[in-house]
Amino acid sequence: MMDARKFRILQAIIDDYILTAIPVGSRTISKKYEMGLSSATIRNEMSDLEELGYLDQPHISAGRVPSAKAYRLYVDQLLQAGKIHSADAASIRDHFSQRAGKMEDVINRAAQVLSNVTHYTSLVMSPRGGEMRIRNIQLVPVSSATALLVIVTDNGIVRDTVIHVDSDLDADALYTLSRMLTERLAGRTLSEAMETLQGMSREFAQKRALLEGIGDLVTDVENQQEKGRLAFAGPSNILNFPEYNDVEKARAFLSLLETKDALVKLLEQHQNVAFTVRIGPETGVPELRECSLVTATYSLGDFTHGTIGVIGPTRMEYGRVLSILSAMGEQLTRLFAQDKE
Amino acid sequence: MMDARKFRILQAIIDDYILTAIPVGSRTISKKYEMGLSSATIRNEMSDLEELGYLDQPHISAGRVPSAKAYRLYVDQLLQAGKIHSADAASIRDHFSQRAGKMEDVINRAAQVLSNVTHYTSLVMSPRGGEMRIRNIQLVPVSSATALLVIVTDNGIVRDTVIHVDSDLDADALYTLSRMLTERLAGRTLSEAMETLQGMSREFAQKRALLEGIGDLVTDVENQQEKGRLAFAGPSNILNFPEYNDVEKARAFLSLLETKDALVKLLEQHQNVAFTVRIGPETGVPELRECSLVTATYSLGDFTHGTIGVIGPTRMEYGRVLSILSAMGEQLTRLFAQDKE
DNA sequence: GTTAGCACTCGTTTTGTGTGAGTGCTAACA
DNA sequence: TGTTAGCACTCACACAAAACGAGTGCTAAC
Repeated sequence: MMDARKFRILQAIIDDYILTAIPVGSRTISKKYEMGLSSATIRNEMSDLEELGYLDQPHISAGRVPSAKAYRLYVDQLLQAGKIHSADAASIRDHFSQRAGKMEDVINRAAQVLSNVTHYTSLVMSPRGGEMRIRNIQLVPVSSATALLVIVTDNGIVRDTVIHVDSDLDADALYTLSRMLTERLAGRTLSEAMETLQGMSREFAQKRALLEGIGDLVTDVENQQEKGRLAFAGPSNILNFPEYNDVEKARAFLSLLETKDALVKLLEQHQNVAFTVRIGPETGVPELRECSLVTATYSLGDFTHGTIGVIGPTRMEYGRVLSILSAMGEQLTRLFAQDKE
Repeated sequence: MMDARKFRILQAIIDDYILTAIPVGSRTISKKYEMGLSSATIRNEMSDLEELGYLDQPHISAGRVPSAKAYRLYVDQLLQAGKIHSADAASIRDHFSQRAGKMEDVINRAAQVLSNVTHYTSLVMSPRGGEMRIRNIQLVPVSSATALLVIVTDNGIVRDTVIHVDSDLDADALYTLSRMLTERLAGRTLSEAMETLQGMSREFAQKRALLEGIGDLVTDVENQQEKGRLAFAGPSNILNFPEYNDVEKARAFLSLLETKDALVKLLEQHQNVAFTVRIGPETGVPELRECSLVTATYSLGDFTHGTIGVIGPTRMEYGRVLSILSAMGEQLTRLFAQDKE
């Protein structure tokens, strides 16, 4: 079975592999990491570790490489040891001083900072809108047939889209309508608002089309077209790692990012846990077989959570990434809290 | 000197190289392209063409590769022969049926379509705001200290940002203020608006801070932070081309895209010509030494122009790209025109 | 249980050798 | 004078063989 010494050796192997990306041999461990053991002993232990499924051997005359199972152990240990000290918190705070506002801007900026600090590819997902409470709704005339619908939530978050309106509505009419909408919908969650809107469209038959249009839109905002909720930054960072020296792999990875769908799905899973580490095959996405995805959440009100994450090679600096994500999550949570009067 | 036959041969070489990306030899030309000439003759001509600077030889026992000068000739011929028939116009219209609205959405969507159709990396740049005329300005309350400033131009384009406001302004006050602003600024260009705003901030001393804030913002919108004006799509398309099989090159290219700055500069040059083709070194950007940048413009009102473009390897399908860009430019121009009542 | 020693494995690097596409040149031909 | 056939020559590339060496597993001694 797995004793303390084996574990120490495994850890050394993982550390070294994370650093160098080349299979690590028994000699390396016994020399670079002072174990007080000869390479032969290490060799025996490594043989055991391989049998236990923690190490893989690319070929018989090469060193060993940590398996997904090994990283899993490593990360679990990291997580439970609570080694996630927000060391980089300060640096993140420096780079990320912003106030809430347009959700899109916030997540883009956050992704930017995250990829700059980690040097990996970063992902930031805004929360579903469903739980947010409406503070204010306003229609701004654009052309004779369109208006900009602005929805402000009580987190100080703004979302807007251009919609069709009846052409007989001038600026003042729209403003009156906006006031009425705000009056009736303020304080409700978006989900509740939709029901109310349906009721209203019965009440005010003549404005039915418009109200239903708005209703549809609120739905849209609620399940905001998934793709729009995801921001990423630093896609080309993955090319810094030798495991992506193969252009085919790189292309697959980048295409995956560009499409977004798969990532959105991944980030939507496990939204209720503070940290998630999915290693290689654990992601369930073939293109990410050699990647790890580390995520954390931030909160925005009591029930609404967003996700931030980092994608990199399986030999990721998990410790550092986890602490950075933790700091960033706190930062985002604070950002949204401060704006909630 | 360059006679008609040499030109035909050069054209054949370019066509072949664009297709295959492998250096083309004399035999290929005499067989695949029916010239009625033997390979030996072609060889002589090719030798001349090389001396004239139109062909390069990667090494002595390989075929020839067109030089930047050759592409230049090829493209010039293409342009003056007016071969840019909007063949793909229909297909673009299908993929790109949208109405004006948020500028950001429009350019993103356009970039998406452009990269889908061409299979190259696409660039779409929105025009500077300076020449656009204001139709409507509105402030929407967000939190007690912030508001969303929405500016609608007479092209039906919406731009908005969150700004600070005095905390003693409630929704109605903001609306009143909005009406006043609209009344005074409607019909003016953004540049003119700024002057008016300065005047106003003298007139209404108590609102000075806010008005100046808005003024600053209009400036911002005017020279909208350059980066925000550029959208691109399909960055990983470049990896489809064998000349970017080298990961280092690919990384340099992608980083360049992510940073945006250099591209913005490139697209800002020559905004007054319908088409631009910059081949390899002509771009002046070292990372694009092996790329060509083809651009076209679209117009938005009489004096305001935006740029769309495509980046690919120097052996680009210039003809096809030019005609697609032309179609797309028309499409965008029409889009903005239709919304201008 | 640990370690030195050693034979063995096998990917990587180096070296060597064809192979063939393509060239330039010359000489004959129309 | 322009075109073409023929031929020697070049050189990247593909492939095989050989040398290398990092790393292993096993055995025997401590």
